Amino acid sequence: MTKRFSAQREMIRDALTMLDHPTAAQVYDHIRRAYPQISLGTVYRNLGDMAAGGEVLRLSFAGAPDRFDMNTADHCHAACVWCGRIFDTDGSLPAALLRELDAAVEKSTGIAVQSRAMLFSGACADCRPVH
Amino acid sequence: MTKRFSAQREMIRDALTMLDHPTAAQVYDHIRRAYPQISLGTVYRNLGDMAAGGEVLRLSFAGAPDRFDMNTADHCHAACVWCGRIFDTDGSLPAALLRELDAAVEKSTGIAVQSRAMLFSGACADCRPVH
DNA sequence: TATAATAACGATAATCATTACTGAATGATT
DNA sequence: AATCATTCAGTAATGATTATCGTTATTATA
Repeated sequence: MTKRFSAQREMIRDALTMLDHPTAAQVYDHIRRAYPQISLGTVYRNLGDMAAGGEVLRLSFAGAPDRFDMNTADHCHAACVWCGRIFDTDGSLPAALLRELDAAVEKSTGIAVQSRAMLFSGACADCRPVH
Repeated sequence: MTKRFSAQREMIRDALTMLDHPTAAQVYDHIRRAYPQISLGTVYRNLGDMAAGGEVLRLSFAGAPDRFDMNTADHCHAACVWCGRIFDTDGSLPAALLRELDAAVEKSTGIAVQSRAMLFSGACADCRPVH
């Protein structure tokens, strides 16, 4: 499996660095400005393949379109309920805390935790003074 | 927001106690056996209203239909990747741990956590020996 | 380099979960 | 009983995502 290249996939990688946790539609809109003939299907297919291959993370939020994250490190997300921005927990979540959590979950449910999806919601620093 | 009654809604409440974290479609199928003229729209409308009123919890999972939980207490969920069953963490997640988590998230992202959605995945006790 | 094989593209149709709309039926209120 | 609101069943509409398909681009091979 050689490393695959296509101009469109490069544009998608580019969009992911420019945009912050974008949806497929946002990636599509971004690329369209410079390359109008891009297809939304192409964006979805590439993002899906990249997610399957571990090159990007696919994030699912309740009642909202999926978002994509080029940061593939193990981290959580926090969404601002006011401005909608999504923040990464940049690795500073103490691993010991997560291990404790996993242990508590296993004790309570019997599930030997392999992975977790955690989304925190609240007001971000910018929105807090305003609201 | 008074608690509403209708024969159909009662059937839905009933289905929620019989089934384990069912989807709207599963509730629909269950009711249909005894009451074939039930409408899927009625199931969705009632579940949505009940969730909005806090009578049930609506759970969103990545790439899967929403599920509904009559347990409205603050708790998390753990899914078995093998059998697909979903388990509640029955309140035994130490509150102190969650508070610690919230603090770590706020330190890392600036979000003052108001709520969290956490899903843990792994092998349940029944499936672990088999796989 | 020419060409065959393979993979990706753009366009569009199909799918799936969910919501919105409709006129009929049911239930509550004067 | 007459009105007025609520809920129903049925169905159409929506929005996100995936699948299909004929064409084009990229890679491998002669």
